[in-house]
Amino acid sequence: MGLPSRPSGAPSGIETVLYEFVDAYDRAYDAAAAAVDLSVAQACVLGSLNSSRGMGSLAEEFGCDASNITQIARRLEGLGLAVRELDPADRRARKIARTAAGDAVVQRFEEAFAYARAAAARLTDVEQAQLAALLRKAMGGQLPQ
Amino acid sequence: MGLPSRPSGAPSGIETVLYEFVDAYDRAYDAAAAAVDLSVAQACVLGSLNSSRGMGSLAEEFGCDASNITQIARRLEGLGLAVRELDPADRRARKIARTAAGDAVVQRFEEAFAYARAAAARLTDVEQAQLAALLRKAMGGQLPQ
DNA sequence: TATTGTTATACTCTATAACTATA
DNA sequence: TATAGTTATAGAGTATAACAATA
Repeated sequence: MGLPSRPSGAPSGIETVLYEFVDAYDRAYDAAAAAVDLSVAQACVLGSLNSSRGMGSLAEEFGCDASNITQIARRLEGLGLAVRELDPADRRARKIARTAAGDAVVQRFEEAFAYARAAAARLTDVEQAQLAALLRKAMGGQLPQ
Repeated sequence: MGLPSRPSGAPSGIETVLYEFVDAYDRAYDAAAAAVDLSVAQACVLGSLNSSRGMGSLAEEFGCDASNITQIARRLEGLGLAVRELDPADRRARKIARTAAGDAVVQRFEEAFAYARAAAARLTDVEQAQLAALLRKAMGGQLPQ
């Protein structure tokens, strides 16, 4: 289990609710990763391999050092969940892709990570749209990609 | 920097927005901890020391093993941000509390962690109340403590 | 010379198991 | 015997620095 993101003080009102939601989301994510015997970092990277990609793009996506991705990729490869292959177009580069076993683990993870799905299910369609609009505005208006 | 909680696939609609918000919140938390030269775990624990507490209650709060708290507490103590003292009432127990230096670091952290504050500031009072109500309902109705 | 990725290293987080001291 | 906390240990995440191979 990982320590959740947690505000130090006890912010009142809306800030407390935002924190509670993030905390619950993160805990559910941790638990889902544990349910498929992966660390959070491994689950994050494995989940991002929807198509074969370079190591550098993963480091950029996660905002971490490339050497970090190297280590996580090696462990995923050791588990048989991903493979690294040379890129014939640029022989400095390597591409990493999920194996069939990796696909299966991701599917199990998705089933285990019920949090966002369950949260949405407690709201009506209209409420979901309201919540999405409010969160987008709170985030500064930028749309998710 | 830590890897954010990230859904593996690309859930559509409300689930994507929920993820984007959690991701942005977590990244901002990581950055604020780094800004005061603490790890996320250290910032979490230090922030929870609003009053002197036993080690066991911290482990329970964070859902982690007690030995984990021992290590983090030792590092916080080494940094001069917290102190552990024997509990005269039960001499097996120790209480940990922030020092004045720890208080100052927490204050700097709060200033650096502007995410929830900024998010709230983008909404009107009515919108904040709507967002809080929707998130509470999405979480299953349990109120934050 | 610049870029992609790896290796070597060190520190932190985390859990398990074994331990000390106290209740 | 049970409880609070620590120590020992091992595996994983993470960054920095140095490196190899290729562009």
